[in-house]
Amino acid sequence: MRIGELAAEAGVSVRALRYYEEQGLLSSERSAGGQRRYPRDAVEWVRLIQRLYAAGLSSRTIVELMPCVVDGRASPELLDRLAAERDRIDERITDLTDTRHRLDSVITGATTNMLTGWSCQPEDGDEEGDRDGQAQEGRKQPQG
Amino acid sequence: MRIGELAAEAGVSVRALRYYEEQGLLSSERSAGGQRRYPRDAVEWVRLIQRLYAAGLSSRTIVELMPCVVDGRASPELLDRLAAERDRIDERITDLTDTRHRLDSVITGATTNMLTGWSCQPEDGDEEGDRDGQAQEGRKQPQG
DNA sequence: CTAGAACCTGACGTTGACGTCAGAGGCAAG
DNA sequence: CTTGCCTCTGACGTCAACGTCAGGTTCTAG
Repeated sequence: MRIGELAAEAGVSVRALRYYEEQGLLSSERSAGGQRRYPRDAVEWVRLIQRLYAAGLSSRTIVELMPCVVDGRASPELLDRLAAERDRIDERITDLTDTRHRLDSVITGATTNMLTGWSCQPEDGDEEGDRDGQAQEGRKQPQG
Repeated sequence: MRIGELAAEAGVSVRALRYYEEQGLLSSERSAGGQRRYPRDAVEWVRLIQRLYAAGLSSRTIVELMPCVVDGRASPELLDRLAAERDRIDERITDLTDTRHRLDSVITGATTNMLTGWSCQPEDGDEEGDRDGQAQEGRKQPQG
């Protein structure tokens, strides 16, 4: 398949694919005229690259881990790196989960406040009557 | 407390704190000479900012959601945005979890391969005898 | 054979969250 | 008052993962 088709099917831009190749993440055959040709399963591979990017890995890291992912071959060194990345992802997950819960409690708190009812009008900077000083926990740092 | 102390306790750089203020994320009193002074709980606030960054929120987004987080006050509009961000985080979490499992299976696969034993020498590009063509699933795209 | 869509290689532009440097000023100790 | 560390305000630099534009070539439908 050609680059445009691969881009469409994998959901990335043509530019991105050329960038991946430039970084050594993706290979291609060339037609007689010099155009890139990809096998079908390149789609899956590109999607995996995207996932790894989303997981916070850099191009360089992905390149280093590639032989392991592609062939299942790894030096002990590589295995350490892989495990390290996995652990990093774990950290991100727990962190995200925690943040998610914070956001959730903020949402429920604000919703409760809304339902308990006071006026919420945007586009109005100053209200002198700022009594009713409750806000569940401790308030933090507004703008100064 | 002064900016250096806050930076140290919150685990960020002084530059970052000034940047947060520039973005409207953080406020400060000023001393007579113009130096920034922060209350104790600014540490917690800065840490929260970091968490939100790590969760993929931009400065602008955080600024927009601030009144809700700080005061527990929100317009329905704001609540929608909050919920949207929470859902986005959920997506990231499931995505990360999936990626984590992929990495894990890659690790176990490679470990098995290692223990089943073939030589893994870096710094050696060509080995003709590349038989034993097993690698758990389908192999993807090596370099060309 | 020809039009036009898709592709090619550079090469510079963008964005966000800071890093870094310069030159000047504040602040606590001695 | 001086020393030395901390802080200030600009302002330019950085890095990754692309976006975008220019100028030229290849491929395919008719």
